[in-house]
Amino acid sequence: MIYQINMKFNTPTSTVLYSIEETIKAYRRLCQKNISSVIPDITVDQALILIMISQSDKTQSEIADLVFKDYASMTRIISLMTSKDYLHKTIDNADKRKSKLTITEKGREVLKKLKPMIRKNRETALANISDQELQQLFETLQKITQNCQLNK
Amino acid sequence: MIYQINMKFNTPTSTVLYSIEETIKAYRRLCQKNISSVIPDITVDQALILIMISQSDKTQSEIADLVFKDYASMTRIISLMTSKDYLHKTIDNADKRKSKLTITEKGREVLKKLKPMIRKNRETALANISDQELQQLFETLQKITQNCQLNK
DNA sequence: GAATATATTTTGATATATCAAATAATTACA
DNA sequence: TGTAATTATTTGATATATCAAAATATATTC
Repeated sequence: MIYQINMKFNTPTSTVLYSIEETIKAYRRLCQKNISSVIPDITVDQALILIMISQSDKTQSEIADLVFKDYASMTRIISLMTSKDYLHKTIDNADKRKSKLTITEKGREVLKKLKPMIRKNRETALANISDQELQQLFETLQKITQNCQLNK
Repeated sequence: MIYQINMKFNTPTSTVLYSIEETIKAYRRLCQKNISSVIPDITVDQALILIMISQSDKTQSEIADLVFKDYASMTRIISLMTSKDYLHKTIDNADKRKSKLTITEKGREVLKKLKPMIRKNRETALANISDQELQQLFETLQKITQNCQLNK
C-alpha cells in the first residue's frame, strides 16, 4: 500500500515500462561516452557484436539473435565493421548461404581496449546494487519478457 | 548465494543490462503489433508522443524530455505526424522560437482508439507481477539510471 | 541600445530498427 | 531427379537515434 503514495502505474510516464526505457537509454549513453574515449570510431552495438563474435563460433544470424538484432540490421552493422577493418567476412564453404566472421588484427587490438571499459561500465551502472537485488530485477524482467512474447 | 547457481554476471549475455534490452524490445514489439492492428499507420513512439501532447501543454522540447527523445528526433517525428494530419504545428506568438502543438480531429479519433490498447499492452506485459515487485523493479531501475548519470 | 550569450528548433550526416520482398543455397519429397 | 519448401542473407523503404553545426528568437550586460 505504501507503494501507491508516490507511484501510480496508470499514466504513461509513471509506468515501469517507461522507466525501463529511461534506464536503458542512460546506460547506452554512458557506454558510448566511455567507449568513444578509448576507441573513437566504434558504436556500442558494434562493440558488443565484436565481443560476441570473439567468444563463439556462430553464424551472422545466430549472433543477431544473441544481441537481439534484426537480420537486416545485422547485415548493415557487419558491413560497416568490415569496412572499418574490424572483421573479415567470408562464405562458409560447407553451406554457402552462411557467412563466416573472423576478427582482424585491428579488431583484436580494439577488443583488448574494449573489455576493461565494458567491465567498468557495468560496474558503474550496477554500483551499490546487491546480487540479490540484481537477481530480483533479472527475474522480474524475464517475467515481463515472457508476458510480451506469449500471444506471439 | 543461491543466485549464483544459474546466473553469472560477467559475460555480456548474462548481465542484467542485457536483460533490460531484451525486455524493452519484446515490449515494443508487442505494442507495435497491437497498435498496428487498430491503427495501421502509427508507430509506438508516435502514439506515445500523441498521448503526451494530449495530456499537457508543453513545448516540443519539453515533450522530448518527457519521452527521452533527442530534439532532432522530435523535430522529425513531429513533422511526420503533422504530415499524417495527427498534429497541427504553429509558432508560439509569445516566444517565436517555440512551437505550439495541437491535436487534430483525426488525432483525437486516433487517441480514442489508442488509449484502451495501450492500457491492454501494459496489462499484458505486467500480468502476474505484484505491485510490490513492480515497485522493487522501479527502484532498482532508478538506481541504475542514477549510477549512469552520475559522472555526467 | 548594440554586442554577446542563451534558448528553441532545424538540418546534415551517419547508425540502427523494422517490415516486406528478393536472392541464393540447401533440403525435402513426390 | 526435378520441383517445392525452407534457410541464410541481402536490399529497399521508412522511422528513429545521435552528434555537430546552423538558424532564429530572446535575454543579458555593459
